[in-house]
Amino acid sequence: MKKRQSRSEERRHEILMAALSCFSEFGISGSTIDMIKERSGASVGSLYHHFGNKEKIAVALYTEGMNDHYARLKKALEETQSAELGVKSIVVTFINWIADNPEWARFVFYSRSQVAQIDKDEALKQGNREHWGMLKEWFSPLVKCGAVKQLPPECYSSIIVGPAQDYARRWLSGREITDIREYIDVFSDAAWLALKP
Amino acid sequence: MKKRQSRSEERRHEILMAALSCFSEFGISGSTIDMIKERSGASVGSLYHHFGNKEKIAVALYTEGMNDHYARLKKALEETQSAELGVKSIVVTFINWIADNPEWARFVFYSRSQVAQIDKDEALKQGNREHWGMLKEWFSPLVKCGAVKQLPPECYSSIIVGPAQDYARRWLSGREITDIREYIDVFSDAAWLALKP
Amino acid sequence: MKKRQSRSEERRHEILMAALSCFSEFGISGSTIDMIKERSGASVGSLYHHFGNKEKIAVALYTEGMNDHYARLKKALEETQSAELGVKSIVVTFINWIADNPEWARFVFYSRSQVAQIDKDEALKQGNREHWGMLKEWFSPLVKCGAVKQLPPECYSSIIVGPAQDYARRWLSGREITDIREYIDVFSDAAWLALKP
Amino acid sequence: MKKRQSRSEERRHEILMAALSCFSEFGISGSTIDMIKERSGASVGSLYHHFGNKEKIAVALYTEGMNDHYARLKKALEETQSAELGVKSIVVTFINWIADNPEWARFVFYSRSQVAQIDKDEALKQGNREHWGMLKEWFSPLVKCGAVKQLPPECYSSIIVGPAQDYARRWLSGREITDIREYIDVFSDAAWLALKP
DNA sequence: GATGAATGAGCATTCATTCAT
DNA sequence: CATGAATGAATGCTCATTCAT
Repeated sequence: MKKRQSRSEERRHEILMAALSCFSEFGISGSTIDMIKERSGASVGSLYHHFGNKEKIAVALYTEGMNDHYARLKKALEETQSAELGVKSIVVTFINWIADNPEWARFVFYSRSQVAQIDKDEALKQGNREHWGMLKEWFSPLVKCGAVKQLPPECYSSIIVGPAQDYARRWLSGREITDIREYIDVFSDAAWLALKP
Repeated sequence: MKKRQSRSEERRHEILMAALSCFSEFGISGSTIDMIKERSGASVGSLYHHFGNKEKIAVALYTEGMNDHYARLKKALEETQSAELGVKSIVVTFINWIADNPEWARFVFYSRSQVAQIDKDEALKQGNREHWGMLKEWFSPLVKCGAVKQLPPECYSSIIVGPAQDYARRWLSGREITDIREYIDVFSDAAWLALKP
Repeated sequence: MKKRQSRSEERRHEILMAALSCFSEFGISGSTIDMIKERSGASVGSLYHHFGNKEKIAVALYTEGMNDHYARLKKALEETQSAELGVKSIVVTFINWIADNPEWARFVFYSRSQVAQIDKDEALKQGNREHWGMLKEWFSPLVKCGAVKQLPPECYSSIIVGPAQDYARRWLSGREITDIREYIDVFSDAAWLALKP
Repeated sequence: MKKRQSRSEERRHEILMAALSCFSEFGISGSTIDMIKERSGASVGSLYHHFGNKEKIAVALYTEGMNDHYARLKKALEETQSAELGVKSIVVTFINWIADNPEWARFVFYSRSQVAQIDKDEALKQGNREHWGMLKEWFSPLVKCGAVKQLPPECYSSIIVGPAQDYARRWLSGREITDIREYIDVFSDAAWLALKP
């Protein structure tokens, strides 16, 4: 019984990984079903049986990737009280996730807009909302009590992860060679300097 | 005499603008020659007569867009001496360019990697090198004399424009509605706070 | 079981025959995929599924046609001992093949150079080599023992089939109306007269 | 006055030679106006001014090439009386013309059918008729008086030039390397052996 | 005569998706 | 569940030809 299930699960996972590798390398529209078929070893029919169409593979991939990141972040923040450590923790978690999942990160960075267009008001936004809700919940008390500089709410995330994200994009595309992890302190310091009261 | 020239130039420009509007809206691979044809009023043959193929239109567009931004930045920095004003000036110029040329900015943000892949070691890198050379020339004396915090060189640009870029991406994609110009101070202050000694 | 196979084989064959008819009538570059599609009843996608591209259809066709001719010739020569009968047999086989497969012959005559250019050092040359090897094996003993006039080796085939081929080209293109089979004796006699010691 | 004329004539000739080089290398339909433009140094408009369209360039080229060959042959036959020398002379002239004008020969061999299709009942056939008429006039008395073997009239030319033509095709396409002139005797002897009474 | 920008029908090819086996 | 042949709309691009300057 378990075997049957796992066979199917295996297939699904193989396809997902193959798709990630393609999407990360060529983007969604630059990847063809045939390429995913080739890299996964599954048949065309199997791809469609499991996911319905190419876009849905992308959405599944995106969701899974973001959920992982969200989960890491949630865990990190739950263990943190001080504003400084919290802000830095966001940067650190962000950078570590990227370094641990470069293909996923490349996919998320470069294909976000397409996935968003596909998903139009569905699961994606849901996850997103939860994520931002969680962040807000963590942040607003600190802002109120003056532990973090008061700024327009929609600017915080940009200031915190913007620098690391900019470097990550360059690094993931090969334009920078130094591993982003070497700059964890640089970018988390920068974030905190910009936000400390 | 001028007329002959300008007829041809006009066409070229019409095509370029039509392509920009398409690329900005649908990305390079999402835009079809037919769409550009329709929006420009030129014939297919004319498109190919002037640019050779779709990719070359993208490269021409990218180059022109970046050159404009580079030129603005150069001018801004030439008029600035103090480190603080200089750093803030970079952010301000960046934000103003984006707000003045949202289509161009969207295109540059979302299609950079594709254009880079097309252009492989050509004109693009050339312009890029000049740009970074100019920035370095402006920056290094300030770092040396302690007017700006000492950091790994490849991190400066990320720290300076990263936050604004992150917000710009969201704004340009419609996920944020507040005009980025309203946050010019927020982002330029953040940049300076992170870099001041 | 057989049905599945044959469905696919059938399609392949239909396409091949349709392509032959087109290529023979308009040449390779003069035939469009659409024409082949129309004549074969297959869809565009099916054409590409089975052959990859137009050129490969041509190569497949050429190979098949030549193999048939080679096979006939081999069989004919195996049944022959005398030099005279052998030489004449080559001409006879050549003419009969042409008359039995006029479309194939027209295609082979008129598109050989293009197919050769496509196939560049592949399967084609292989078949060719085998063919000439077989002919040589059959011929050289006869030359050595004086049963056939001694000539530069690369001239034999021209002398044997040249006349028939020249007539065949005219006949196949409609410039001659008398069926080439009526001249079987004329051309096989001519070949032998030119080669007998 | 002469200069003006010759400028124009020069252009015409440059175009013709460029077209010959293209047609000989890629065939008529494989050659584009742009290629001819490039090789000739003329502008597109100039090409059309002088020839009207691509096909007419081909016809002009074909006619000129054949006329040269016809003229040579006529001259050669006029100087010959004996049947044997005449037959051999045809082969010799044929081979020499090919060796002297390989591009022209390649063009004539490979593009004859296309040119014929273009020219439909025009100049081409006219020249052809004259040519065959001349040959007939020279030949029929010899056949009648028994100096040449009696054969179906439409077979003579095939028997005479067929072998040389077959070798020439292979040589011109690079499949044979030995210069065809080295086999002048082989092929003219073969022709005579096949035709002597 | 010369030039080259403009035109648009035509073409090969790709690719997501369906569906019978 | 798996397979892969079949489908056909969509797309980038070519190229002969025209014509205003």
